Amino acid sequence: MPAVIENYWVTILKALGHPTRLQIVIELLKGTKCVTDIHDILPASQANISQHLTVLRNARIVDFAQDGSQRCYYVCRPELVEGVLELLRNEQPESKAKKVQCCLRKPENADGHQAV
Amino acid sequence: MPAVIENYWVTILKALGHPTRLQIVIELLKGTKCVTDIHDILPASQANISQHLTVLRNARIVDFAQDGSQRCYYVCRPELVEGVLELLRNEQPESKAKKVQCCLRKPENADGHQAV
DNA sequence: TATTGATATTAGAATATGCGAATATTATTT
DNA sequence: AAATAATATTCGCATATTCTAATATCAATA
Repeated sequence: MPAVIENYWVTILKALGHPTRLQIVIELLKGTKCVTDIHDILPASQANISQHLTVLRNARIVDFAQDGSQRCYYVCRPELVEGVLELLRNEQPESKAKKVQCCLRKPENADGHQAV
Repeated sequence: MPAVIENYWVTILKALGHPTRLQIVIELLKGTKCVTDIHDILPASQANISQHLTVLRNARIVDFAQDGSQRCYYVCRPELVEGVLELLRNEQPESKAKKVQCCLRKPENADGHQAV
């Protein structure tokens, strides 16, 4: 299994890496909400929330269902987002650094390190 | 369980949300490496890799053990990082959008939506 | 101690991101 | 067809990120 990075991984992580967007996603996990609902909950302007929803949508984290003039947004990858949040909740901010021994690179052995 | 966002969650997600940094972390998961090792593997300058390692260290994702003039970096929250990668690997870029019904906000019922 | 190897830091330019204000769009209602 | 509600888009500016080039630091060695 090669450690290939898919571009959309970074897009997803970047999209989640903003306080307002993470909050939006957390709120949407509780239930589908339209833009006004989110606006009522979070301290951001309607335009700004709309902008963040666009980012989340481009990352395919959320999608919406049109309902008249409303757009009901929801998390379309709940397993992913819930999973990430679960992992974060299990982490302590100051978790003990797991001490690890050093790598193999040595001056007298130029091939000691793991080159490609 | 309130949906409180811890600031460091965003810091962690933001740190992982960069292609070079995600690659660094993936390589470190395979084994501890010094900066030169990473430099040999990834297409970035030494200075740049050092800068990214600083970001990852500030997010408490990696740490290092000093070994003479070398710094052997390693992922100090392997469960978290492996978990996130696992979740990402399980996602298809074009996964079917789970269709969800709309929220409750209706014109004739101003309290229908879930306000704070 | 001068040199070399390994890594970090700084400065500065290019680019990207975030956000408010204003405006546009679309659907519903009167 | 206006008026209104819900949402999106655009513009412009402030700020943040990212990267390169140059330089500094620090440890090991000749």
